[in-house]
Amino acid sequence: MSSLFVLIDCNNFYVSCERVFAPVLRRRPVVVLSNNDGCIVARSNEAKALGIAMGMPRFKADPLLKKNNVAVLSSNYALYADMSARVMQTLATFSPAIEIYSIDEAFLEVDSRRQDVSAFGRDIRKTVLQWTGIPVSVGAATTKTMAKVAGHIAKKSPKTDGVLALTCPRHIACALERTDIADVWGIGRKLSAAFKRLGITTAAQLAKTDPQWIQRTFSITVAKTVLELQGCACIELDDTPEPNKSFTVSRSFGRPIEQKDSLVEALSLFTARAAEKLRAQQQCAAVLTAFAMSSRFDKQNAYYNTASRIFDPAEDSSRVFMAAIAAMGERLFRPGVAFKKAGVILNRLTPKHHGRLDLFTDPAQVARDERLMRALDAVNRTGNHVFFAAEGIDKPWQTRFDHRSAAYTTRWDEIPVVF
DNA sequence: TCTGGGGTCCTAGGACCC
DNA sequence: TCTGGGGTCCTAGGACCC
Repeated sequence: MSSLFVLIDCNNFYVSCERVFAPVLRRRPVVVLSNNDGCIVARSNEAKALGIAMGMPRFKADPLLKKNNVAVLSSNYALYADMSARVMQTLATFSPAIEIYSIDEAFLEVDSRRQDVSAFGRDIRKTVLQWTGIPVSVGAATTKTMAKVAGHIAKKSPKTDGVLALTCPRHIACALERTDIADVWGIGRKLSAAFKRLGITTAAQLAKTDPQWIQRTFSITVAKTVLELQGCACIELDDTPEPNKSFTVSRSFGRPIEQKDSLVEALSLFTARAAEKLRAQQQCAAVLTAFAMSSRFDKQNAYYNTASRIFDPAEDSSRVFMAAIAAMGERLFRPGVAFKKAGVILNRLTPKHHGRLDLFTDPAQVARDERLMRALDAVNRTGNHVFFAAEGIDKPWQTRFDHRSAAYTTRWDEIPVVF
């Protein structure tokens, strides 16, 4: 069967989530901030029109935000994750072949002999809006990269009404012509600059290059992008994702910390969160890495350091990781450094095998740990957080969220009330 | 004063081995 | 000039994505 890829992309996703539960925001420009209220990570169309850039630091955008009475919100990931699940469940009713590509994007794969792909796209768009309140754009084509091109145009061009199927050669050529090379999926900042130096500035020009030459000059990844633009599908639908190869938990601090205890507490909390993710996927980790750093914008006082611990056999117990992270925190700490960010990474992951033991570990201790971790995870799933004392109580370094909306969909006490 | 977080893949180069 | 050649494994760094 030859197939067609359909990309569904939520418009201004975080802003749209907020607007579902706060309709007054629909008539105002809106932005959503990153963790720590640091950067702008989502903008309504009105905010985009004001010239507010993606990733712009909040303090630099402040004059524009104030002048135009822009609604400013901290990010509310519990809300976005829940809304994302609703959108994905809706999309799954349209095709069993679905790849959830990110929090706000999914690919469907359908038979290319299907009648009227555009009508199919319009149906998806209408249904998702009805069932979830989230507006989406839909792009369809014979490769994923071309579906992204189509989706990009569908989002930007009012003529398309949010849906574009690129199936006829004339339309494909036209779409490639009007797509800047920097907007091609897989071509980022460095590559688009390199191509522009070579005089290649549009997707149409990139599609005319020789994939073998591209592979020699750049990489196999870029060569695949070219083939995909030429209509040759190289990137399959990934509807059965592999388990993670690493888990990271890192945060910028609400204010710099200079106390060793605070650094160790923060690292302990990150370790507990990372270990939860690990166990949720039934994996064990052989390497725990921690890092701590000063502000990356203060070049005069730059400090960055990492420490690693190997676990043999691989481990999944928070208790064991926590014991290790305390010593690693000690090593990372330097008196006089203003720490602005830290994190932990679990690496070299393997599936958990029950009952396989090392000669030197005490089976009774392992069994006790197992029971403790199961109980801990069960309790924390309900939202009541039980934690290790090492994670600290005061948390002077805690991430700031000064403009957070309520957890409308995930907490009973924050469900919106309609009068 | 104030600048996010979490992933994956590819490649080059070093270490090591026969 | 040139100092053997070639395979494999691992890691760090860089690129990309959202």
